[in-house]
Amino acid sequence: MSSINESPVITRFAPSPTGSLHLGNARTALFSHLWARKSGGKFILRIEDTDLTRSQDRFRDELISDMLWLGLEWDEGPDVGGPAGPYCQAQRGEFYRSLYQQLSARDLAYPCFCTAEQLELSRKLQRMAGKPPRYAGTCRGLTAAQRAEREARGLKPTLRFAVPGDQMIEFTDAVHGLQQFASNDIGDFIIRREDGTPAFFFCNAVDDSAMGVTQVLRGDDHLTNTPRQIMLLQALGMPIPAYGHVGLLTGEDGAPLSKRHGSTSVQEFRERGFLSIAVLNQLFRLGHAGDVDGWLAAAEMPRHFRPQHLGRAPARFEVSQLMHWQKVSLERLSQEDFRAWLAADDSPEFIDLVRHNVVLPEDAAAWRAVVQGELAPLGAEERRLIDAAGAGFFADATLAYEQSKGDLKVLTQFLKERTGRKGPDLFMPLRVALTGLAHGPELAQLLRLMPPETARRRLKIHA
RNA sequence: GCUCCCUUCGUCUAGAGGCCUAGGACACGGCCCUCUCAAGGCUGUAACACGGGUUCGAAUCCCGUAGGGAGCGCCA
Repeated sequence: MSSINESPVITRFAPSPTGSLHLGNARTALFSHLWARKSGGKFILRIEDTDLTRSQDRFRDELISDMLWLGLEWDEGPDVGGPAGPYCQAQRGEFYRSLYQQLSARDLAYPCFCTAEQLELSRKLQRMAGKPPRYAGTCRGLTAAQRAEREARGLKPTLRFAVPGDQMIEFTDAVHGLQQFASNDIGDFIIRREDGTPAFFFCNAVDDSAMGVTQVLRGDDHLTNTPRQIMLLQALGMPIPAYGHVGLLTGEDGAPLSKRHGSTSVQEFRERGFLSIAVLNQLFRLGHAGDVDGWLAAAEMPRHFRPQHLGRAPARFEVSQLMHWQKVSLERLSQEDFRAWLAADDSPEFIDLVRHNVVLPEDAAAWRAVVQGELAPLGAEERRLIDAAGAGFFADATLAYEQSKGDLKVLTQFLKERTGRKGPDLFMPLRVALTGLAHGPELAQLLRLMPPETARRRLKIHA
């Protein structure tokens, strides 16, 4: 399946369990997954649960369940294990400690005793002076005695990486091409927090490397952070993966997708009844151009995925496009699967009748109510059609219904002779009276499924 | 403020100097089909942010401008 000149690519998805999986993350997960599958490589799931206060088990479970729902199975991960485990960062403390030691021993990292308040003040001052708010290097030159003295006072240090000066860091981004950054623009950054937990820049980079990831795919927001991670890996003498930064996904308001957008978590689409294959088809095309235009089955996606066609510009997520893929995906469902998707006890007749007028389960519920429940209040167009037909028409229609025994053909034949109406003038008022709507599935069958009492009442009420 | 990134129809995108009178998909409009809607068929509206270069020739290369975005966090 992999093309001749492409070697196996090892990718990963590394979410932090601090919230729901939203579409943006799901998309990078999808791309990473597809890239690995396309090349015959591996896809790794790693949980970045270093923020003890914000990480929650229920988010991790939800995340895993969302990934599985989307069909993005991983070859290595917290549940299935693998050669580079464990796959939760909270359990990798020992590994991190050995690296901290290595760095500290070679003076490539140093303890910093500055307090959060001091740092904030310093940043503020720099900003006011029109300078980039970088760490001033206050603790970099501390002597062993000074460090000991501070620790004796009970101060808990963070550990900072000593960024080498006067370097150019270059890398070829898989989507942006050649990137260059000056190390002098980068301040010494924290790699271990005061409480001893590892900071993102550090554990994220070091784990990618240690887990054998060859291609990191992530959002654009990490592009300018990449040189830090490269310097870190260089200092440690660890392999440096290739990086690729895809344009962010934005909501319909054009602002980057975030937890604020609310209705963009995978969970919510799932609950509203969207098919995972519909979501997949939509995400496949956001910031990416495959080599086909039409709907794709999940199994086809790796073949049609084109890493060279990952987008640099932000992509906007529009529900109307998801709706389209939902419709197409629904059409592909067998009656059995469709029924399972509805998760209701509908008759096969009802399902066949209503299928093509349903995009979400709530639509089916509406038709269910038309057949066996109460009608929703009439809309403006519906009202107009009823009024145009007039009370006399419905008096005749009521009569016709009694003659017809529920057979629409007989009913309309009778009504046509009696009123002289035909075509839409004849059918539309009937449809609206009977269903409450100016559009919908076959009226004849709708009528057949309807209890006679209901039909009678709905016609009579307008007479 | 500094560094970096981005900019083709309303939206998602194709386009890697001539194949572009800029293609496709979604959405929208029209027509056909049809008792309605959907589906299907045909069809229409609609874009290279702007300004300068380079070139016989630029959506494609270079430089500016404008507008968006990101990073500079003991958040990831």
